[in-house]
This record gives sequence, C-alpha cells and structure tokens, in this order.
Amino acid sequence: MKNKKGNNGNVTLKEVADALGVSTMTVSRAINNKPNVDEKTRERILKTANEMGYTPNLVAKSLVSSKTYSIGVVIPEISHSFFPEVVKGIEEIANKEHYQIFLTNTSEDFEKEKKSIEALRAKRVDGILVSSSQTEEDFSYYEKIIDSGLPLVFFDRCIGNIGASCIGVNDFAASQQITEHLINRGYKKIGYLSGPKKVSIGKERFDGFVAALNKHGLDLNEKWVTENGYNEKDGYHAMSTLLKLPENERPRAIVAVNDPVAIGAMEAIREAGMKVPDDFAIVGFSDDIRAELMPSPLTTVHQPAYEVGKKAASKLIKTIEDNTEPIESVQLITKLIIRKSCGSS
Amino acid sequence: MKNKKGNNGNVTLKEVADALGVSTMTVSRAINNKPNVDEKTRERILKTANEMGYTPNLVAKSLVSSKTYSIGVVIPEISHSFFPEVVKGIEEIANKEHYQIFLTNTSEDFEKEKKSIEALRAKRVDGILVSSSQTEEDFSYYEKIIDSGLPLVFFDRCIGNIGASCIGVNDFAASQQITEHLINRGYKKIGYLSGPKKVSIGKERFDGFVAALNKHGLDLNEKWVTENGYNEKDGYHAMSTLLKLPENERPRAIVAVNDPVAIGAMEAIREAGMKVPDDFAIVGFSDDIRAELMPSPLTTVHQPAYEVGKKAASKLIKTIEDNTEPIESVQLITKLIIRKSCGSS
DNA sequence: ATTCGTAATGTTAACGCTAACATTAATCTG
DNA sequence: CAGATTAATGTTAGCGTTAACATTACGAAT
Repeated sequence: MKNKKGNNGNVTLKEVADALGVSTMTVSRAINNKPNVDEKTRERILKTANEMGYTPNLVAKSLVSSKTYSIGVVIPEISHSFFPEVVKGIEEIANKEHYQIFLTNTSEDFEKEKKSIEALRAKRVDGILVSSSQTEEDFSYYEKIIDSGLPLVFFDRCIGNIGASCIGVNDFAASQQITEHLINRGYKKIGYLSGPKKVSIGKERFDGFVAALNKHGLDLNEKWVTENGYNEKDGYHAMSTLLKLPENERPRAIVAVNDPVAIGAMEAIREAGMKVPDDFAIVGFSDDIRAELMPSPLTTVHQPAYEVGKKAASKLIKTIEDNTEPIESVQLITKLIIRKSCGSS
Repeated sequence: MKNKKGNNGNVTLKEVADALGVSTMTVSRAINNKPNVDEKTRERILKTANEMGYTPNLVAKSLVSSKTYSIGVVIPEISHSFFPEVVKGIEEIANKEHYQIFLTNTSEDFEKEKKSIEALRAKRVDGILVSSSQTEEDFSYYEKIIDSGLPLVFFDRCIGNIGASCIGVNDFAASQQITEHLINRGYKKIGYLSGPKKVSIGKERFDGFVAALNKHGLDLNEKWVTENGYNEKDGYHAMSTLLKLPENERPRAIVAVNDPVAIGAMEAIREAGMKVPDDFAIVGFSDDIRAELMPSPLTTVHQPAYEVGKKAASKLIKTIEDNTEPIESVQLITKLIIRKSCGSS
C-alpha cells in the first residue's frame, strides 16, 4: 500500500545504497560486519538502513549460499503430550543456533509424511527431523532421501542401519522392564495392546514384552495380543475386543504400547464395570501428562521428551554444519514410574 | 558426496534442459504445466526430470515471485494442551492450501517474541499468526508490523483495534458466566487467580469475573486477587499466598484464569490438607486434557482450540491472498463444563 | 509455392544478494 | 616525493527461476 516495488514493502540493499550514493556491496559489507569498511561509512549505512527499515532478505541470501537456516520437523501426532515436549526441545536448540523450524503433522499417515517431506525439500531446508509413521516395512523412500544427501535425523521412531542418526529411548529394554515388573508382582496371564509393528516403537516394545515373558518361562497367548493404532480410541477398541473373551480366557494384566492406548483401555474396563488394578492390572509407556491423574494412576515408562528434542536438534545441526559428523544411535534413559494401576501398593 | 555444484545435490532446471538440448524455459513451462509446450516434449521433459530427481527450488521461485508459501506461527507455550490443538488446526488448513508453517515458541517472553518475528520477517513469510505474550501495554511494535504491510492475524491473545484480525473466544462473557455459576451455587467469598493483565485473556477474564461480582452485588476483595503467570507453578504459588491468610479471611471459592493455574492451585490446597470442593470450590478455563481427571474434576470453560487454529489459518491465508479481505474479530463459542470442583453434584 | 497465423521454443533480464576480482584513495617507506 | 602497500569502495557475474519479449517451425489457406 505504501510501496512501489514487488518486494512487499521491503527495503532492499540497493535502495539503501542509492539513498547514500554508495554501492550495494559497501552496504552489504557494512551490514554483515565484514572488514574493509570505513568506520564512518559503516555507521552512516547502519543508521540509514535502520531508518529505512531495512530487513535482510534471507530468500535471496539463501539462493546465493544454498543454506536456508530452516529445518523441517515431521511429527506423527502433535496432540500426543509427548510430542509438544519434543518440539519444545527442538525449537529451543534450533533457535539458539539461529535456525527456524517448519512443523508438519502427519496424523500417522505415511503418504502425508512423504508429501510433507517433498514440500520441505522443495523449500530447501538444511535438514529434517523425522518421527516416522512407518519404519519397518519399506525403507526405500528414506534410503533415497538419505542418499540424496539431505541431512536427516530420526527421533523416537527410527529406521535403523540406513545411514541416519537416531535419537530415541531404549524401547526394548524399557518394555521388557515394565513387563517384568508385572511378572514380579505375580501376574502370569498378561496381554499386550500393540501399535502397528511397522513402526519401530511398535516392534521394539512388543519384542521387549515377549522377551520378558520368555525370560520368565511364560507363554505368549496370541489371543491376548491385539494390534491397533496409537491413540485412545485404539486402546479402547483393543480392550473391548479382549473383554469379549469368556471370563476365564481373559488376561489378568495388560501391557499397552503407550499411555494413550492404556488410557483408552482403562476407559473400556471402567465401562465394562470392572476395576483397575483389581480386575485388570495395566501399564503404559511414555508418562502422558494424564497418567498420574487416572482413577487408578498409571504405571508407565517416563521418556525424557524434552531431552529427545534437544538432542535430536543438536545432532541434526551438527550433521548439517559438519558432514564428517558421525552417524549415531542414541538411546536416552527412561525411568520406570510405578503407580497403582499395576497393583503396587 | 555425489555432486559437483553447490546446490546440495539438487538438480536444476538448467541441468535438465542441457540433458535434453532444450532451453530452460521449455523445461520450466513443461514442469509447471504451462500451455504452448508440445505434448511429446512435455512428456520427454517430465520423464527426464523425474529420472534425474529434479525438485523445484522454491527459494529461487520465491525470489522471483516474492511469495514463499510459508507462514509464521508464534506461540507462547507449546506444552499447554490448548496450543498443540490450535497448531494442529493451523497445520491442517495451511497444508491444504500448500503453505508450510514455521513454529516458534516464545515461553511467554516478549523479547523472544519480537526476535522470532524479526527472523520470520527476514525469511519473508507471507504472513504471521500470533498469540502474543503482551497485548495490553505497548502496541507500538505490532503497529509497526501491521503498518509495514505484513499480513498478521492474532489468535487467542489479541491486540484489538490496531488493524489486525483476531480469532479468539469470548473470554469476558465466558469468565462472567463461570463466575456466576459459582455465585448461583451460593458462594459469596470468591477469589481470583489472575494471569498477567498485560495479556488480553488476562484482562478480559478478570473483567468478566468482576462484572459477575458487580452484577450480583458482591464486593471485590483485593486481598483475594493475585496476579502471576499462566502455569501450574504460578497457580500453586498464588494459592499458597491465599492460604497464608487467617482462616476466616480466606475466600471460599476460587476462579482461576486458566486450567493449569487451577491445577496448580488444587495441588496447593491438597498439600495444605484441604479438599476441593469441600474447603475451596474452584473453577478454571480452557478445558485442559487433565481437567476431568483431577481428584475433584475441574469445572471449566471449554475452548474450541482446533477450530481456533483452523479459523485463524484460513483467515490469514485469505488476508494474504486477497488484500481486500476485511479485518475481522471472531469470537468462537465456548462451553461451560460443569464438573465437581465447584461443588455441583 | 507463397503468405499467414499460431504453436513451439528460445533469449534476455530481473528478483536481492554476495564472492571474486577491479579500481581508486589513503598511507607508508626510504 | 616517487613507488609500493594497504584500506576502501566499486563492478561483474551468478545463485535458480520466471515474465516478457523474440524467434523459429509448421500446417493451413490461397
């Protein structure tokens, strides 16, 4: 409205230069604190640039430097309390290093995930941080991405051994540990509410569960294992299925792939008129913000979400800024949080 | 690792053109589905471009068009359950319209907010979506932004009458309504845990509270009003202060500016060995994911967070794409959620 | 065939900026 | 004070793309 050119009312280097009768290079040097500019000239330029409301055009700068100081973040579901914490950590580090983050939510949809990544790539982000909704079936997509040289760090849900770093937690061990906690409390009939095993965490946690059973000589009862999604409604649905079994064929304890699923399952149990832990002991994973508030506070595995975010961002930025940065697989330490839902006092 | 040029392994239009012996314009036309390209040529080009792994460089495109298809989103605290829902709505609409979102978290820090916006502006985002941590004291910063012509839409926390649209809820009326609910239940000694009044929601909600008192001829007792932040610890701290009053000088009911504050306050009450609603009735605002799970489920005001996000994004995009789009102040409808913390049966 | 009209393709310049080289002005040196 | 340094400034070209104009090709109409 107050501007002639197409640059949306933004002042350009050249305009500042013309206003002062110097060359654009001198202005560029002055503004970017490059050497070989007379101190007086620099001050004059800075003053005028400021008065004119000059803001550097990073788009143009990026075209020259092929560096955007933007990183893409691909998340399966922002409304899970785990992810906002992760994002907070990512944002904090990115910001400190003068990067901005593009956030995309895929709603656990691999197609949407791929589309988002294409969009990010077209925007020439310097790298991407991905928690994938499909890590086990078809690697080819990510193999291509990594091959193309786009710096990529997985977090939480990783694809292993394809040349990208991974920042997660020890899902296998933690899942085994929490299952063993149940076993040690005397439960023998233990069911498992799984998420899709095409996702690393789905597979790892399930494997940890099975390992715990094996270690203690317990059998895996296929009828007690369901595979659904990662949300409350999935847990509700899965538990409803188990509740349809004749009473004497039901498990006595439940391990859920994550807290939302556990919370959904608890709802199904409550609706069926039964109680946690009296009728069913149950444990989750992730220490959702709601976990301790449940009618029967949920025993779960606490994940250091904020730390995962910080570590992932810092690893990505290192990888971007130094291509000799080694590929690394980091497993942050989880903590078993024992509450009442498993029947502990 | 497999590339000669500086373009980070990205294939350029010119490279595709050279590979086929045509001009870059022809390739550009073919790829962008412009008319006047022979069908056979187009197919040949598309095929080769695909084989070579061509991805358009949006940075270059943006420089030409001065349009980035990026929007900035400025949020005070992503870990509040309200905001991830909003972001989800924003992302959904933005994505549908082929925009990407830059997410920044300001941690309620106005200085950080300004820095983020400068960074977004330098990146030449097409517009910004802001929930500001300071909406009442000094408008000059945002006046300058709006004056500069950068499309801006506020959400949740707005600055009114300075030329930007605002998507929020009717904080005043909802706060008045929930306070009246308390009054109607017979409470007369009502305290208020406020957030900073330099933020619109802080002011509006407090004013609604006062209006309800006035309407029913109740006095505002200054000693029962505290002003802190918007988080759990702030609520805890504020309530602790009230609890230091001699027993007969304490309020009997509490209105909290939002749910996190109410939840913090409930914790303080519990630690003091008292009960909700028996010793203190309490109500919140925002319908946090934890509200219904509290030991005494929290009566609160439900805000349509997801809708706020969708509406804000769509308003911003309309404003970006059509500068005759009118400035608008939208108040979405909240819903009073009555649970047990206010003493209702 | 010649001319014309349109479809297909090409060329140039520009978006805002900076690296690299070129020039000019200021400062030394003996 | 001439000649040589060095500091300050300027000029050119190019990052990848597209708008605008220029040229060429080709089938249709005479």
